[in-house]
Amino acid sequence: MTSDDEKFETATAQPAAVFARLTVMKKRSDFVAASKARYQTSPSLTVQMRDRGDDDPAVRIGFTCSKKVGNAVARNRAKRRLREIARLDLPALAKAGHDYVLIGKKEATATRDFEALRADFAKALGKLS
RNA sequence: GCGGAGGAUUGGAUGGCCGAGGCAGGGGUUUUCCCCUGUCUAGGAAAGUCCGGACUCCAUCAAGGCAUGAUGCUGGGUAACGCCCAGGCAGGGCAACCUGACGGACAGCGCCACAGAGAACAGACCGCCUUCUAUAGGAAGGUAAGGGUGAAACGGUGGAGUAAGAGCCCACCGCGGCGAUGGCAACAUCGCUGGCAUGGCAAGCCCCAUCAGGAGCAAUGCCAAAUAGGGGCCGCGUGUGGGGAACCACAGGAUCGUCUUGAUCCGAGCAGGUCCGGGUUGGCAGCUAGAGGGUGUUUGGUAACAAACGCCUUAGAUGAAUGGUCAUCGAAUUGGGUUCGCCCAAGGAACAAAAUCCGGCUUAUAGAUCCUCCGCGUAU
RNA sequence: UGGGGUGUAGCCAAGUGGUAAGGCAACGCUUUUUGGUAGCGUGCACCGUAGGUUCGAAUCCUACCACCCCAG
Repeated sequence: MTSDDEKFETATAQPAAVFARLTVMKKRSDFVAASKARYQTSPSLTVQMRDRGDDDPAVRIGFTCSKKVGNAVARNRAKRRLREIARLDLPALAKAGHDYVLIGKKEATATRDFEALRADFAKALGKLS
């Protein structure tokens, strides 16, 4: 994403506190870097946060659900719920220029009450910042 | 009514709010990108990856042999199959029905531990019988009915026969051969005949018949960036022998399991010319309408299936969309009550998610519905 | 997604139809004042699971399960 696009984004739709739209991380190297940064565990998920240290203010988000979470159905369901809480809450809570990785947990991520899942996420972010 | 057998269908419902991906159209001045509208968006197994194909690439190919692998009763269906249908045979079940790697052991080789006398061209431990010596736990011969061992002991049962016995002989059964009848065939039935000569294992090697080139969509083709200094082709040239040379002969290598024959090509080295590209990163194509699927009718066929016509339907992602959440209704199940009709409360839906596509197989699966059939009980 | 491989005691492993070797570790005993070393001994396996072939299966066949490796 270029700097021209950033100006365009902020000028049009989003509120001032929320910079760019969320971009999704796809490279393995980004996930490896995030795994070495700070992390916070809660009953239903784990959040990793890394300050990229470059000038780009964009927030990037990634999701991890390994085979430990369960079979393909369980992994997909856990990943969708993580995506949903990130879509709802991250624009308001995230810090610019950081990468976030949400990691699903066996059983808990797929079955926990939705509001409780959001609360877990907000609490974890609060501890990290 | 109780218990069972076979087959088919289905695989939670409705609504509100908020989203994701593909395609089409429109808009933001163009591209990346963003917005709006419309439309489509998981399975019966999408799974395991066990078979069969389509498709793509590799190989300069042709013929034959060998090897390797797979299949294995018969006939049919299919693009093909290890799948399906029908039939035969064998086994199980009172039955409906189910199950079966179900060719060959006179082509050859191998194995059959322990036990037992003997484990495969039979043989003789105990026993039985005869003779001899002369009374012993003796010797020679006959015998294979009986005993014991073993998973298995060289046809079974009965009779005749004998010194004792034996398919030595006879009857029935089993086995082998030949013929007749029925059947496309597997095979069945009947008749004649042989003489017991032929133990088991082929999911041991093998023989017979049939089939198979190899790799796989992360195949493969293309574009862009970046990097390293490799390879191919052309040209000059060509190992050994003969020759002045052209050339001939021989030897070597390559042609994707291997050998033979044929055919074709190659060669040590180099001042050169020209082209390609390994590893890495990203993008596009392949990419979804196909031996498609479903359904209805007609025709052929016992059936699988085939043909014709009509209608309906037809996901294309790539850190990977097909959803999240809330409300109402709700099946199983559990507890309580019951006038056996049901009522109240709790509870809140199995397995499992496309990754090039298709035909099968196998495995997982809460429950619900329907059809046909069998046995037992009761009534008529 | 496709291709290939491996499962034997707590660990490493041999065994290719006939009673499942060996080493490390564990436990016990001896030697030593004690520990270590050394020596002697003991136990530990339904051979990944389930069927089948065979008189007999870790071994042969079939189906499942788990784990590992490879690729543009």
